[in-house]
Amino acid sequence: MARPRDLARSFYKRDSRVVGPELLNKVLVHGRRRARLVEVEAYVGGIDPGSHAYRGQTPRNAVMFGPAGHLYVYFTYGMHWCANAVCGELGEGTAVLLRAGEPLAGLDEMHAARPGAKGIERDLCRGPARLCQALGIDGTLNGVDLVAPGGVRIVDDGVPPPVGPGASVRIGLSAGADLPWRWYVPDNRYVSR
DNA sequence: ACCGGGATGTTCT
DNA sequence: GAACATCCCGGTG
Repeated sequence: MARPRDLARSFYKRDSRVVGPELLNKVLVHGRRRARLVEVEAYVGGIDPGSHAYRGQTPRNAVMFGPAGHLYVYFTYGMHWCANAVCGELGEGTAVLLRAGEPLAGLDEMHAARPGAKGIERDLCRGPARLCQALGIDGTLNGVDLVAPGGVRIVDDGVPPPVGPGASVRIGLSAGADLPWRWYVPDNRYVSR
């Protein structure tokens, strides 16, 4: 089984389109709450018109251009938070959006944080903003080290990524809508839409 | 089941 | 002023 340290190396100096599918079946951890990642999307600096990093660094996306293995959290539609794992080299601006997860632990806290799910486990983490709401991830966690103990982490509990991940275009974009950089665990009921 | 629209405010043109 | 890496609710079939 890989240790957290090995996971940190896997983000570093590697493209989000490579790291993305490898993050499937890894576990997102915040306090007692844990969710297995079943759906992700890659965003790439410079070449990707769908990425926040496409037009260069701004105050909002600064974390994307920082060191790999950190959490980029952004606010959208006036009410939702979404979270990414930063990859690649310093200054590159490439990251993996965490789109959905299967709840594993701390379900009581997730339900309390997500009244909109109406007690339905399937709806706790199915969608990028739902996942953040369920895990208690918001702007105060923007930039945190994903491998340091105590905060938000992504850990490997020994379940390998799917050998043949599902793939599709990304969801909810206008620019870059044709790029097939979404991956998911096939036939998993916690994948969105 | 599917579809349409409202919420809500930050970011960038 | 428009767009936005979304979600929720209420309508209809």
